[in-house]
Amino acid sequence: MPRTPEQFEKIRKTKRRQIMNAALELFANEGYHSTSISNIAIKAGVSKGLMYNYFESKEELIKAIIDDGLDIIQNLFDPDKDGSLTEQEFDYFVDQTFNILKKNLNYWKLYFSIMMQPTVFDLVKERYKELVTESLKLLVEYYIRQGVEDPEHEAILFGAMMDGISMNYVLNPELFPFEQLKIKIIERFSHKN
Amino acid sequence: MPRTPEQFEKIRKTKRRQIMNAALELFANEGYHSTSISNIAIKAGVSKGLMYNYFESKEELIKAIIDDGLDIIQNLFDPDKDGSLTEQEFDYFVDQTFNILKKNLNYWKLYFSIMMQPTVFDLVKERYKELVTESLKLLVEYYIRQGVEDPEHEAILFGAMMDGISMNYVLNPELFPFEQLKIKIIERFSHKN
Amino acid sequence: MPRTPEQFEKIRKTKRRQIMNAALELFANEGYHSTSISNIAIKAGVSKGLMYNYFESKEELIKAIIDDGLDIIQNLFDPDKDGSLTEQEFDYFVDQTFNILKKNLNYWKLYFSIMMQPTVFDLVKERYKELVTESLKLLVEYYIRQGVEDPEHEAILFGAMMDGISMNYVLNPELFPFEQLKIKIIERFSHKN
Amino acid sequence: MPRTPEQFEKIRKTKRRQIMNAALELFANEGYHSTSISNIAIKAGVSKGLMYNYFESKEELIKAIIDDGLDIIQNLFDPDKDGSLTEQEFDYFVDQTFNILKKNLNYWKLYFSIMMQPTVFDLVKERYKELVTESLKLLVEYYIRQGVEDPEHEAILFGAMMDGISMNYVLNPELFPFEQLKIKIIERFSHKN
DNA sequence: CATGAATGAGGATTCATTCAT
DNA sequence: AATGAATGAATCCTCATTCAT
Repeated sequence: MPRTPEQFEKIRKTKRRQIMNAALELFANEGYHSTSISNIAIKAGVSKGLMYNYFESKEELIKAIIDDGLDIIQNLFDPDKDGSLTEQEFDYFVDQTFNILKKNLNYWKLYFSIMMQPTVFDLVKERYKELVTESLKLLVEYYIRQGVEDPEHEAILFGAMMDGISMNYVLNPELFPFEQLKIKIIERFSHKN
Repeated sequence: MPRTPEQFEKIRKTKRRQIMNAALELFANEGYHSTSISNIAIKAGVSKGLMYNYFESKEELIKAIIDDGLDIIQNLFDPDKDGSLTEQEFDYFVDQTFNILKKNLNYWKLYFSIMMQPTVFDLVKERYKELVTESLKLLVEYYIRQGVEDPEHEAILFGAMMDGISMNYVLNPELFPFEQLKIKIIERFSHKN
Repeated sequence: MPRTPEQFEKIRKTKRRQIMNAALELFANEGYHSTSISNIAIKAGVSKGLMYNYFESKEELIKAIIDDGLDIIQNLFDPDKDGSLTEQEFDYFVDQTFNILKKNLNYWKLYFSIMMQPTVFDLVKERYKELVTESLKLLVEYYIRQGVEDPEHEAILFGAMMDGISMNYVLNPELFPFEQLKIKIIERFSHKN
Repeated sequence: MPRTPEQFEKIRKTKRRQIMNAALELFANEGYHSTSISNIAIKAGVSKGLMYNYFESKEELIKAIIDDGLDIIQNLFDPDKDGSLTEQEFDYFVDQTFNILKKNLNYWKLYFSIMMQPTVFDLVKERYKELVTESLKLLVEYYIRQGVEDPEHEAILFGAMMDGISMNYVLNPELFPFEQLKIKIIERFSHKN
């Protein structure tokens, strides 16, 4: 009995995911350049040739992985998609950032390593800039509503704070005092009235 | 007549610097793995072979560059080497960090890209950990003297703040509101009495 | 449809042999160090890269070749594997040594050149020592059974005789009076009763 | 006071010897190809550049070393230069071979490694052939005088014997039962009347 | 859809030799 | 006579990508 087109589609999706997961694990822990297509194929349990059936090149593969992750970040902000952050949503945002960091450690390792590698960063630059702009806008508006004096800079500072936290967590996840820092950050950056 | 040992010494020093500068420029802007020894040699105006007269390998080269930079960071903390930070020194430290970021942009680009690349980070891991431990200790003591409630976490938070700032500056130096953020940081993290 | 595992297996075996043959020819006649992987690839009619699909390194390649040859030698001694040499087997051994020398001239050229090159010899030292010990034991026992007075030294002397003969033959195969020397050696070293 | 031409000449000779000794040591123990000019220079305590003042190339250097050694071998045969070997001289020859092996172990290591490496052997081939021919002639004549039935082959056999002994000694000098083998060889190959 | 053999361009490294001083 | 910096050709090896089956 031949498979239906839907079944084929499902198989393709699963295998694609398999490859991306294997690649993420290796890219994150060995680095993009130090990871060979060959090793990804082995880890994903497929043949080298098949890889190219799913991704046109190594570059396309990492792009797909990064894009996936950026989708997650994007959903972090402005959860109800109404274009504005409430006080509750601010707390939720910080909280979620920390949760997502914990849950997708490998992705964030990769994310930071990508950000800092010029030749690789170029691959996702556009999407990244868009995302940053969008988030900053949301934050600035939030700080304006909270009556913060210097909302643009406050937003940048908060962004840097979250980046710094994330980076340090990624570098040393076991020893990182997550909960305590979360409280401190909300205290110091939410500007609740 | 052969050159004197002093002449040789001088030649070696100059050329070594030349190579390291070329390498830093390329490593920072193209990434470690994407930079070939060949390109470094061309940029430094020497032959490929000569590189190996000065550095045993590409790895040794980047190690030398990173070590150089870590020396600079190390001097940033505790400028008078008395093992403790004063309130003035805290301000000075923030100020200096920003100055050094501006002056050695390429180095910091490299620094961050190194930190996030597992295979490369391993090369400087030891030295890095030492430095972080040392700095944290100094900050914790400072916060204790200032009567901060939770000095360890405060120190970590401040460290993350500076990392986040530095990273964002490095990624986008032209648009970064340096001076304004400096003030905000000192306000919020110096805990002056 | 992909090839079956059996087809792949067959391709690998054939090509591996092809490469080893080309390498043996060149190693034997040009020397290990003077033979480049590139030349081996050309002679074997494959690409340089493929070499490394079959052998991890130049060292592994020569090891594989030498090991192959040592297998042949090993079978020379004690042909019926009963752990002892008879008078007939002694003659057979001498005879076979000469035949094998003739048939695998290239291998023996390589064998001797390897033996005498410290850095290369190290690659096969262990296996070689094992083989020598084993052969000497067999010969000593043989001489004991023949009632030779000083069996250990007689065995060593005979071993040296065969080495010397082999080496001279390899250096100058055309002019070497094989048959006559064979008779002389059996006469003088078999100690038949 | 400037040095006399004789003094200069003497200095040159000494330094040349120094270089040759260093090179021999390294060639013998590391192999010709694995020894770099640079290492020879260090071991000899001279600069790399100066090496080329004494030897035109690495090839010329090894040629000089080998030639030196061949001189020694040449003197071994026919000690009184009268073109014939006496019974005493035969014994003396065997004895001397063994002594020289012991005294110049490094040279013989090199000698054998050279013999078996085609590209290196070519450098001394001519001289070597001459020497072999000469020695064989002397031995053949000796065996004729001793009334040996098949003098040519006997000479070749004896030559091979000495080569085999020498090779084995060189490979494993500590464990080699020199004295005992010497006696056996003289017994079996001198054909004393 | 699936396999892994095969390619070839590119990269790190070595080293005999030359050369300015 | 002496030094060691400098060169560049050659070498081993890696790996993304292609292709026959």
